[in-house]
This record gives sequence, C-alpha cells and structure tokens, in this order.
Amino acid sequence: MKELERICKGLADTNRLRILNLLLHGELCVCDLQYVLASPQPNVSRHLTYLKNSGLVLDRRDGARMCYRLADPHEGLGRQLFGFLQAAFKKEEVFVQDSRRLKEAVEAGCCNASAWRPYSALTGSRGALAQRA
Amino acid sequence: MKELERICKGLADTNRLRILNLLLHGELCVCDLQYVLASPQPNVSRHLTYLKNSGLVLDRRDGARMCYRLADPHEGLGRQLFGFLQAAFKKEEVFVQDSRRLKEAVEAGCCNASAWRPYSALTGSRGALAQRA
DNA sequence: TAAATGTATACGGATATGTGAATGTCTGGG
DNA sequence: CCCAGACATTCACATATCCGTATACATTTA
Repeated sequence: MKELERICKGLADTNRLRILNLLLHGELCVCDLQYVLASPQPNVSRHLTYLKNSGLVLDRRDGARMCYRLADPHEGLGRQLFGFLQAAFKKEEVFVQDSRRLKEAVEAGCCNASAWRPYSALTGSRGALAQRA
Repeated sequence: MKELERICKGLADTNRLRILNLLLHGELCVCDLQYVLASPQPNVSRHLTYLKNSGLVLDRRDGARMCYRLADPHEGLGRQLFGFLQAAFKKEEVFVQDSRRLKEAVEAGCCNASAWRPYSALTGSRGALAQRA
C-alpha cells in the first residue's frame, strides 16, 4: 500500500482520531489514553499499533510503560496534516471534551490518581503525563 | 458517524485519493475520470458517490453528464485539507502520473479524443474537461 | 524468582468495504 | 416514443476492520 493511503486509513476511525487529538498535547502512555478515552486497554493498544504502522505515531519504552507521540509522516507532511486535524478537532465535541478530560487528568496526577486507577496509587509509579505535569 | 471521521474514511482508498488529485485540477465528469484512472465506470461512480457522501465533493448535472468538483468539507476545513493532500500527491508517482495523463487528455480533446473513446467521437459531445480546454 | 503492573497479541464473530458483472435510470436525439 | 450514451445501483463474493474476551509477553518490585 502507498504511503498516503496508509496515512489516511490510519485516520479513518474515531478511536484513532481521538488518540491523535490527545497526542497533540504531548507524549502519553497507554494507561493515560485508556483513562481519557474510557476504552478497554486492548482496544487502545490495537489502535496505537495501527497508528504506528500507518507512520502517524512513534513509540518509546519507559520502564514497564510504552509512550506514544506524534510522528512526522511521509517525509515532512506532519505539519500540514496535524494543522488540519487540530482545526478539525476544535469543531467536534468529542475531541474538545477529551482534551478537557486530559487536562483534568494531568492536574489530578494522571494515571496515579486513585479515583480511576486505585491499584496504581499503591505503586507510586507515574505515567508519562504525570511526569510532565 | 461524526463529520471528521466521515471525511477521513472518504480519503482512505487509493481510488478516491486519485480522484481528488484530479479534481484539484478542476471540475471533471465521470468519463474524464474513467479514462485517466483507467478504471471501470461502476467503480469510478461508486467512489464518487462515496466521496459525495463524505462531503468531499459536489456534483452537478450537465446534460447527460454528471460533473464533480471539490467541496469545502466541515465548514471551512477544505483549504487545510486540500493543502495537505496537494503536498502529499506530489510525493507519489501514481498521482503525478495521473496529473500528467489528465493534462494530455485535455490537450487531446478529453473524452472526445478517438484514441480512447471512439464512440464519443461520433457524437460531438464534450466532457467537462474538453469544455474548459 | 514469584507476583503484580503495563502492554501486546490471538481468537472468533459481526460488520463494513472493494470489486466485477449485470441491470436500472436519466438525458438528448432522431 | 424508442434508442444510445452517460451514470448509478444491485448482487454476490472475497477481504479488511472492529471489538470483546482471553491470554501471552515484558518489566518492576518484593
């Protein structure tokens, strides 16, 4: 499959668009995304893999966590693509709400906040978001 | 389905990307597209319908022909989206070749050129492209 | 090294998508 | 009014996606 088609297929799903919207705010680990999207972990993981294969995101291991960030697809088209997406995200409630929810999560301590991941509260470990906060 | 997702799904196929690339050069009728893409008519027609439902193109009847042109999807995002696509199209041979082929077709008289549509040569009718030429 | 956390993959089923071939539908001309 | 041209739609089939559930893999910690 050609590169542009792969990119566009990567965009062709609400789950993945919501993930990209969140990654526009910075690097995130899977559990961060899982919380904000309120989606089962395998679902988030699968779509992240899809995005990675589409060349839209890059991953990085941080201890037991995997951190994902936006990539610059197809040799420098990232700026234009993400510019378009950013404008589009502002026009739909789902994305606006996700962004708000992400912000709240950061302030609450992210994937360590006992409110939504009680078992993590015991470990003292911190997600990518919490580390940036 | 949400609007952005519909737009992205509309982009998620090479046939449709090739059509959009051609429409960046101006309004075209189905037979024009059919020739440049060297694709069966039902195939072109189906993908045009898909693009229309995605809000990416608009159609207009011109006698027996249907002419398609780019639309401005999701209230003003067209500029950014098509800007990205235009840049992306330049990076892949398929699209560059299609554009070249389109230009040649225009110069040859488009869907009237006996080289590729002999039966139309008898009618004297002209496709959208030929009219613009 | 065993247990627990974080993440990825396998499996199965429902749905969507893409395509060729055949068939409908609409329009202009005789 | 009938025919041919230009498009659209339907049918049948193969393939691709998407999802929930269960399970495997990796890393950290006790």
